[in-house]
Amino acid sequence: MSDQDERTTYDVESVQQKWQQVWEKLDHFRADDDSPRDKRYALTMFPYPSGDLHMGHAEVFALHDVIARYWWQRGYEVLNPMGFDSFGLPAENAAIKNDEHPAVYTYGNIETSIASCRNYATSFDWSRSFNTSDPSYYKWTQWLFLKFMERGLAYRKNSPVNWCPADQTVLANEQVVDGHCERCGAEVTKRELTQWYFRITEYADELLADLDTLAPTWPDRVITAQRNWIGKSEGAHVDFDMSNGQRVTVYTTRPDTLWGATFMVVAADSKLATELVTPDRSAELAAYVAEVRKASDIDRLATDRPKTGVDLGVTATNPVTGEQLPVWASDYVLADYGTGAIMAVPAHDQRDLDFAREMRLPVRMVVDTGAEDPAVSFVATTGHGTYVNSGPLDGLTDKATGVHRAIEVLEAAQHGKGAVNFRLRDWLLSRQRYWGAPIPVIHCPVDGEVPVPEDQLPVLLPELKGADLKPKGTSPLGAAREWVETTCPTCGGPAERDTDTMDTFVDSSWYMFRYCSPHDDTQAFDSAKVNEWMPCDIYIGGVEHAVLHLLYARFFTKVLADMGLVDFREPFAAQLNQGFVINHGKKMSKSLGNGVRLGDQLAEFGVDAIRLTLVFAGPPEDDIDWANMSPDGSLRFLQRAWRLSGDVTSEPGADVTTGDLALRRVTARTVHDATELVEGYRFNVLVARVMELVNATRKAIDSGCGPADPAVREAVEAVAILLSLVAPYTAEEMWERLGHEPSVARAGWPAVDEALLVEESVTAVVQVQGKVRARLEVAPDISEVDLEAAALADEAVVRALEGKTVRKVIVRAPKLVNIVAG
RNA sequence: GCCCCCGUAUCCCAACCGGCAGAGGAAGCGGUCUUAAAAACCGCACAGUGUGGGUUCGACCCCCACCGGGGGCACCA
Repeated sequence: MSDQDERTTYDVESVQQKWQQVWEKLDHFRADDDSPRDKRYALTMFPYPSGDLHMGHAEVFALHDVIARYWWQRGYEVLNPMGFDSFGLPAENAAIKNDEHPAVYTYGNIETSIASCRNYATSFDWSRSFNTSDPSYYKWTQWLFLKFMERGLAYRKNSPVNWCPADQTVLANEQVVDGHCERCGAEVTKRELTQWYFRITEYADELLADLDTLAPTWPDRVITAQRNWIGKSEGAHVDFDMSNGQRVTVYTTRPDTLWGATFMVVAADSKLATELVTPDRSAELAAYVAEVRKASDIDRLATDRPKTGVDLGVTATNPVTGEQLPVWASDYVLADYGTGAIMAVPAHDQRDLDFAREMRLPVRMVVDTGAEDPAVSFVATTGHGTYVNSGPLDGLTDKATGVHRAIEVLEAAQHGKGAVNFRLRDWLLSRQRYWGAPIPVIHCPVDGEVPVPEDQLPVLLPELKGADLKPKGTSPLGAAREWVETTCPTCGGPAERDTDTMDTFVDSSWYMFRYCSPHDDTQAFDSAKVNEWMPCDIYIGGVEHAVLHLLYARFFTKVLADMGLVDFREPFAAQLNQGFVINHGKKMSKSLGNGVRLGDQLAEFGVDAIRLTLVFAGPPEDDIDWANMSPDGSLRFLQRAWRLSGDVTSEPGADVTTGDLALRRVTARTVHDATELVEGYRFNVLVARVMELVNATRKAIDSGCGPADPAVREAVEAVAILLSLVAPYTAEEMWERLGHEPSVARAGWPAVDEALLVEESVTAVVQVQGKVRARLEVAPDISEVDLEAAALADEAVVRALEGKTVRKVIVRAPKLVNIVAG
């Protein structure tokens, strides 16, 4: 390297090497539980260790680090942990392929990822790291399961469930996307199985209501997605007496249209259908159900599919009209929503109308909306209108009143009542796979489902590998006979262990608590410490977890609060979603061959330049198209900033009050604004402002106050500290060249002299008819009267007003005067 | 089909409570330096804010409609 190069650039690779070693020794990001400082908890969704870090990790870690490092600089004690969500299918599939244990793949990848994180200069506190597949962690996952079981929140039931034929395991509703497996994309089918569930529906109301408290600090789309998913609706339960003596309750959001009900439909695959069907129709029903079961969810989801069904042979009495209604079974009614049965009002529900047409059932309009009669138009009407043929509702014109009145009628007749219903279902948590936390339950022929006693936790996974793990539709754990066969903790007789493992979303539903006391082997977490650190002040992650993980973690927190273990009911006070890193307008993928390898980018431009590029690209939530980015430009800027530190000739601690005022103003303004820019997640603007400061400082050195002015030192030190949030290596190198001890990361936020923020004069714009006619330099505290007088006295303004009458003068001191004339 | 977010210069993006459309970067063009090039430094351009209405003294910003892009929900009674 020539002398000239040394003045203009630094060597990225050697600088990275150098500081990694220094930081290792400093250990300056370790969170102290007993610190007297105010505490902050910065959390990023922990990754699944699938190989090495990629561009997506690089982005989220860079964004996350800005906040964590900012908090340190502002004087907070910061908990900034990282670990790995290390149970899950990819490790298991790799193990099958390579005939090895999933731990080999998992822990190898974890090591690689940690090394990459260190190189990437993340400020994580590795002393708190753990992996969900460690027995010391999943012991407590199992313990929590037992606590849920004690509280009646974990239970087993037989039910049709989502089944992924490729992964050979059941899936939660949340893991089925458009009828496909969220993970592998295979078409999901239904199976009747006995599975474990968490009773998340018990918390549906609270999960929904508390979204309002999160709305100011959570992204809109997450709030909306959760609201939709929980799917609260209000209506009524209506009881129908059947011709066979049974009473069947339906759920409806339109009890006001009960007078227009002309038939009833029950879910074909429900128990209710088989109970109701008359003997002469039962064969037909069975055949129909068999056909329905064969159809995949994909087919079921097609809304334009012709309606099908079977007449069950029974009739139901309409509680308000006394009419006898035929009862049908169909697959357009879902067994697990509402009561699995509906009253059909074809005039005012398109689905019912389609079914009525198909089956030639009567259509009776009871709300006259002014539109054509649905019986003729075949278009159901759902809007407001005048009630007709509806007994006590006749003549009403408002839907809400109609609904209210109908519920009163039903309640008086003891044939129904107002009801709310949720779309949210219970969380199916059993999985027929190996690499997860075993469900800590023993099945005894005498005592039934017996929880494993707490002192026998963890229930360790049996050692299986390679071919033993091949999916065969039942849990691989079943093959480990010596593990399965055990004794009943209650009666001591022979019994078998549950062979399913837990959904990995269980593992990730409580890891943020564990970080507060990560190595405590006496409890899942230390409540006092958790209450000290939590809720997390910021949670950063991908919007793909808007419902899944975030809903589950919220549910867990509420249960833990009810158990008295934590004193808050929401785990994440604020949330930020980062966008994707894409390339040439498309998501990066192997099949498209448009992937950008993080390792290559880091090697070419260095860690700081890549971090800077990702942070500067735009608002954090926006996708970043790597093809539009210029890491090269980022590197040039960093070198430019670094060069400033070599130009400073004043000594550390020089008296800045004598420094160049203009530059001092820019510095003060930049540092002052940086605070709200970071706190508003406007990191891209922050970077732009630092660039501005660098430009101003360059100019001051070359053609202004010169390198010896203390204001230059003040400016460059501010640049180093602000850059420490984004480009830790460059900032550290600058700090050292400025004559300071490491680390700049803990240097503290630059002091701002408030007096410097007050401008000595501002430019006021004078408009005539909205057109700018003059600019006046005025005092910032000029009065409206004085400003107006000055404006009207201005030569250019006078000229513009010639021959016109001033009609109105709007004054917004000190920035603007608008004169309306004509 | 219903709901939410976003459309600013060639590109990525700023613009405070409704008050001069431009902070920053990329690409481009020109200059200084250089034998030359790169780097560095200096400078120059480039849009009237997707479209059409409305409110206002004044609209990128608020309201309505439409177009385009992204996302959520969707046979949930």
